[in-house]
Parts: sequence; C-alpha cells; structure tokens
Amino acid sequence: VKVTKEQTAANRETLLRTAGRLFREHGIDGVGVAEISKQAGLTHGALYAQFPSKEALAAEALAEGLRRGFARMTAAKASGELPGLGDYLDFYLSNRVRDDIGGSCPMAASASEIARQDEAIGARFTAGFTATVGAIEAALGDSPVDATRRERAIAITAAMIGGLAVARATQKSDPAFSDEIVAAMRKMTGLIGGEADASFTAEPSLPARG
Amino acid sequence: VKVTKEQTAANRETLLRTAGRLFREHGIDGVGVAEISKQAGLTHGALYAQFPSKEALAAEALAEGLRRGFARMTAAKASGELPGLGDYLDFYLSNRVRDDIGGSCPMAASASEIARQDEAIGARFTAGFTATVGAIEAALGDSPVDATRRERAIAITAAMIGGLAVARATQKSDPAFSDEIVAAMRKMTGLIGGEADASFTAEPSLPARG
DNA sequence: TGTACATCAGTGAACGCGCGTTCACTGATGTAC
DNA sequence: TGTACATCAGTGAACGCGCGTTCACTGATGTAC
Repeated sequence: VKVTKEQTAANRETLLRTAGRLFREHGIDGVGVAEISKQAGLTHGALYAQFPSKEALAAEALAEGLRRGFARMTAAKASGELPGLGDYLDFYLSNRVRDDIGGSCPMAASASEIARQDEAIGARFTAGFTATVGAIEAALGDSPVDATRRERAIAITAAMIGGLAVARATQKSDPAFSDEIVAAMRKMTGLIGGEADASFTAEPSLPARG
Repeated sequence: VKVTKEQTAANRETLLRTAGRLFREHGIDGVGVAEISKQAGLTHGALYAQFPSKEALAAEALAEGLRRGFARMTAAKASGELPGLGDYLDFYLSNRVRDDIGGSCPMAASASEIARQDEAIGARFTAGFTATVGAIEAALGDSPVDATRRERAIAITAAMIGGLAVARATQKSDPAFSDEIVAAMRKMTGLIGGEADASFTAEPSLPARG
C-alpha cells in the first residue's frame, strides 16, 4: 500500500503531532505506540516505517512541539515586531494554558520526566530551554532585582515551567489554589522581568475562535 | 510465615522508603511492584498484604517522603530556632541535591507526573506544597520586589521545584548549563525572598558523614 | 504517451516480556483458656 | 506457666493484558525505457 510522497510526509506530520499531544497528556511512559498509531489513523507498522523506535519518535515529537511553539509565538506578533515579556507570559502561563496540557509546551508538560529518558530526548529539551531563555532575555525590561539579565531570564523560564507543573499538580484537589499559583507566578515573573505593567498580571481573555 | 508486629511495621517502612526512592529515580510509571518488593527484600505478595494497590503505595510513599523531608529540615536546626530561607535553599536547591534524586524531594522529582496520577496522589502533593509555601513564607525577609509575602513564597517554592526539574533535565546534555541554572535559581530565589547575603548564593559544602 | 516493473509506506499477525493483581497455602505469632 | 489454636504477614505460582518490536506480505507509486 505505497502512498504518495505528499501522503507519506503528511502521515509523518500527523504521527508527530499526535504523539506529541499524547505524550504531553499522558507522559512518555504513559502512552503506547498502539494508541498513538490508532489516533493518527494508522497502524503501528506505519509508525515503525517512519521512526526506528518509540524513543526516537518521542525525541522528534518533542523537537516538533518546541518548533511549533516558537513559530506560533512569533507568528502572533506583527512581522518585524519582537514579542515582549507580557506576550510570553500570556502565551505560556495562564489558566487556559494550564488546562490545555495537550496543546501546550512540552517542556512544562514533561519537565520531571526528561531526566529519566534517553539522552536524545534530554538534548532536545536542553536546546528548547536554551532557546527560550535567549528569547526571554531579549524581552526583558528594567527590574528591581539585582541580577544579570541572563540570571533573570533563566529564573523566569524555569519558574514558568515549574509554575505550570505545580498548578497542574494541585488543580484537581484544590482548584482555587491552583489559580492562585498561576496568578502569583504571572505577577512575580513579570516583576522580575521588568514588565511591571498591571495589564499582564490579569488573565488574558480568550481570543475569538478561528 | 507470620512475623512479629514490629517486623511487620519495619517491613512497611522499608517498602515505603524503597518505593519512594524508586519512584523518584524512575518515575511512578517507570518502576513496577516486583522491583520495589525485591529491593525491599520481600515478595510482591507481602506488598499487597500491606497496601491495596500500587497507586495507594505511591500515595503513601509520597506522603512519607514529604514527612521525612520536613523532619530532616527542622531537625537540622537547633531546637527552637526556625530555619531561614538560606537553610531551605541549601536543603532543597543545590548541585548535590540535583544529583541525588532518589534522596531528594518527591515534589521536584515527580512534579509533572502528578497531574496524570490518581487524585489521592495529587492530594498528597497539594498538602506538601501548601506546607512548604507556609514554611517558606515564615522564613522571608525584606525584598525589593513589590509583592505580598504569600505571592513571594509561592513563587520561590514553585521556582525551586521547576529549577531542580530543569537542572536535572539539562544535566546529561549540558552539565555546565545545568550548574548555571542551579546557581541562578539559588540567587534569584534568595533575592526574591529577601536574604540577599552572598553566603547562600555559593554552593554549600558537603557535611561530614555520619 | 504507453508499458513493465522495482520501490517501499503501510498492514496485521505474531513474538517474548513484564506489568498489576489474585489466591491457595504456610507457619510463626500471639491470644484464649 | 503451659497448651491449643485462630490469626494473618508473607510466599510464590498463576492470571489476563498491553507493551515495544519484528516481519512476511500488499499494492499503489513513480521511474525506466
């Protein structure tokens, strides 16, 4: 059942997106190749025709998720204009993002699992984290905190990842506290970053569909 | 093969500690009851005589790990004296703690996995996180950041958990960067917390054995 | 443009394996008398 | 204190199941002529 080159590429893309979403939702150890293949509308044999192992798929799905995140972030801004810290916070750290783990950042979804996975996966994580720190650093303003721009960027990125993970972990048993964590992390990262404008400490409103 | 009450209690304790360590090292989904029982010197049948399911064991092991952490933290200080923020940072966020995932805090080791586990596990996490925020809040000093004590305590606790997870995720592929993350998180959480003394921004030295 | 055929993405049965859990049984403990 | 026996923590074989991976096969694609 050979298919066109275009179909093959589309199937690969579908596998990567489906795998990325399921890995974020259920963890890398928490979902199998059968379920990924099924939700992608293929068999596991097709998956193995495109990827040598589940681990390789996981590494590529992580990279794909990071790439898509960066693309969405920059595309959201009018061309030529760089995103500010508030844009990053709205994109990354909100109740809406917390509730959409399947569609959100793979670093936050899988942070504590990465160290247990193969080195290929860790390398993708490190690349994504480094890139995010660089982007955040470029968006920093003045801050009352006596630290270098790089130190502040690292702290903000790690705090966003940790804040999301903690907000998700507490959500079922104490939803109000989970909301409080999100709000506190938005406020504190904004203050450290130097964008003390109150506009981004409130939740961003839902954008129109489509 | 009935054993004494004391032996039963000791076996339960061994199971909890062994399970806690293995869950931290390999993740809750990453280790089975056979391995836990074996390393505890028992059979899986003994495990099921003490705990109704793996999930219940995981919830109790998480609670036990948190309890032990708090006990160690307060015992480290002379009786009557409360730990300061620097003590928490030394206890929680350092290269040494990063390298000893099996012996460290279960919240940092499993942060992103908790949301996927049963509600009983999430409830234990929430209790531990709330208690930690309370303890950190009591240890805060003056800060240049314009936020409430509670907001600062939440941010520091989430940042320590996120910082540790990120430092571990990046360690294999970029050890120097991992060290830099730990140092930046120590410095930034110290500044936010209001303990700007340089003494705790450097790594604590190894305590004497025994 | 039309025909012959090599390619190879995708199918689905099968593999060995380890998972969480159950259960009939064991035998020292600890209680009742 | 000594004897009889119920208790129950722990043993180990067995269960059904889903895991990641392999492989003989299929058949439309896309190339060679």
